[in-house]
Amino acid sequence: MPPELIAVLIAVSDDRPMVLTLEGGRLLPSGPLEAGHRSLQTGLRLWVEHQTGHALGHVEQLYTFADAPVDGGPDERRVMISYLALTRTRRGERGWRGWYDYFPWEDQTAPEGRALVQRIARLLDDWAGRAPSAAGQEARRQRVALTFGLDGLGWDDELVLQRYELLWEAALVPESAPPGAPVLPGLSMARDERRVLATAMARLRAKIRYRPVIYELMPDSFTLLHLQRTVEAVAGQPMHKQNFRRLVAQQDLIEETGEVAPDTRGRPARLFRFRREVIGARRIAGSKLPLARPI
Amino acid sequence: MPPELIAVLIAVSDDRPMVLTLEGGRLLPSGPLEAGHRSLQTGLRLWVEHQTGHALGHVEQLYTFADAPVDGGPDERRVMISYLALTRTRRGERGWRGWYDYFPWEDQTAPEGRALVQRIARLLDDWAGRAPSAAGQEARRQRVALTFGLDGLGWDDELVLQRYELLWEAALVPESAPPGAPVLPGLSMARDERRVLATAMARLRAKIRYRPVIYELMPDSFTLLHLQRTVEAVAGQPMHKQNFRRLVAQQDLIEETGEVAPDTRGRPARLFRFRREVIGARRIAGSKLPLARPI
DNA sequence: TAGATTATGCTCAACATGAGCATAAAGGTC
DNA sequence: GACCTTTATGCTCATGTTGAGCATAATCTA
Repeated sequence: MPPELIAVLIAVSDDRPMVLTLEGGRLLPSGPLEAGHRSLQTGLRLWVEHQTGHALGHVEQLYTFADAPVDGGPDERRVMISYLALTRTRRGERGWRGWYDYFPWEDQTAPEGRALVQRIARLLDDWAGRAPSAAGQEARRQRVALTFGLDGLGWDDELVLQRYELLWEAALVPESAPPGAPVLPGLSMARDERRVLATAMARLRAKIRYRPVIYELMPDSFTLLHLQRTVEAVAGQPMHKQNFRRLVAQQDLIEETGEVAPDTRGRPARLFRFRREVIGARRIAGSKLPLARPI
Repeated sequence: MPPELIAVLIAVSDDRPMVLTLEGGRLLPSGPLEAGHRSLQTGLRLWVEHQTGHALGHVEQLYTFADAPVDGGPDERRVMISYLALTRTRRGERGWRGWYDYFPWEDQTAPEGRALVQRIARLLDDWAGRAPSAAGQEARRQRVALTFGLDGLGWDDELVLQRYELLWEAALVPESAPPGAPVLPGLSMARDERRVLATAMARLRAKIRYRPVIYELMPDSFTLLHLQRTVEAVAGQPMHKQNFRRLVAQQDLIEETGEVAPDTRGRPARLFRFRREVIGARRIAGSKLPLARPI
């Protein structure tokens, strides 16, 4: 069985991060590596274009997963090589789902997300209490506090995968819960694919801090508030408006188009565009966004 | 053909970063994923222990590579899932090689390394001049300057892979040079494995900036200068001594053992140990080392 | 006793970051 | 038209971080 190539296609539409899915949201685009594929990435591009009609822009490899072996099962294992791809949504395309539909607790800009974390904290505290030893309980509590930013530790938006794995272990998601047991809100996916999505979210949240990838998700021209809302949507965290502008300005990665946004409510906002020419012409770092890492 | 698991084992010995190799330095430990392996990582551990007798400590996945397909060749492709493993050398173990034997230009703490970069700069300028169009020449020059930190741009120690790939394209390494053509100093490896090593070096250099992985490479107790030399060896860059100590101190990741180093030359240095208990007990970030990213 | 060598404490300027005050420019309401 | 709401934009201030270097301490060797 050849390794499978699997893609997490991300776009942001109406300030909501979206992921491209198949089969009613249960699957991600994927297909086996074939002999004719020039490279892993070209194989991935071919499969995604074939299955969704969507061409890929910025693509990067995420992680390679293997299924657990099955006793008495086939000798061969399913190996998945996963990729993150950034793009823009196009009108009328089907299959896009909000990524917070799968991970509602990851949206800390919304009051519902924050309330859900409070509820999760209580459930996980119960789970910690069910550890066999006192030391085990303490270790679990510490891990919960760290992963969900409790006890004043501060929410770390990059711990998407760690949070999902913790909820999996605590049997609070359908993938691991016993049949009929109560589970948290949030869509699940087939096989291990929700884990792949979590990996992609974590990687993207980490990456926007030090590479200008956010502009892969923006239209040609945009206002600073639109840019901020996009970053906030991806990071799942609100930001300080004036400081956001200050940092974006000093990066010198965007320039004014000279026009102002048409449909605005308050004072009209100037439109900006990304200076494509700085890619490559510039030190690769230098796009740090005002997303403070928590203490 | 099942995917292959391949390991880059790193240790630091006498302030030199070392990599564990087989076959006279031409190969890295590796073996195919088998049906009995519980996971990719356990498969890797089994292969490495079988081939080298060395048990693995901290392990993380690096990247998955695929061979280019061969026209008329077999239908199946070699897929390599690579891992970075950190450990300590043990007396009398064979097969350890200095990683700067493979990448002499990556050691910017040594005058030879800096001189080599000067020479490479000239060779790559020639190569840039051989681009077909004027725009192509300019693009090549810009890429060379950025990758090797010329024109006052500053050396970025994390661009190990980009530098190797540039030298590969310019046919300055044996892997790509025509037979008999002059090539740069530095050992090469079989197949694509020097690229895997470059990927590991880049990842480790990036990682020591924000995770306390450097302590995986240290003995139980060490002086601050020893720690600094280890970081410098890995990063290939010298550091400011007082500032290094200030940062390490404020991380609060190490504590005094109460003893002083026995074999010292000047004023005796206090010995420190890593506070293992902070792993997990602490925000996962917070080990930033005084390795400034260049401008 | 005078270097040589390494350890260690401390200061200073420049810059980055988090928070918030103040003002500007639009539309809508009375 | 006066006034409110809304968003945009400029600016300040305290605090923290970083890069550089001065100064002193504690050991050994010539």
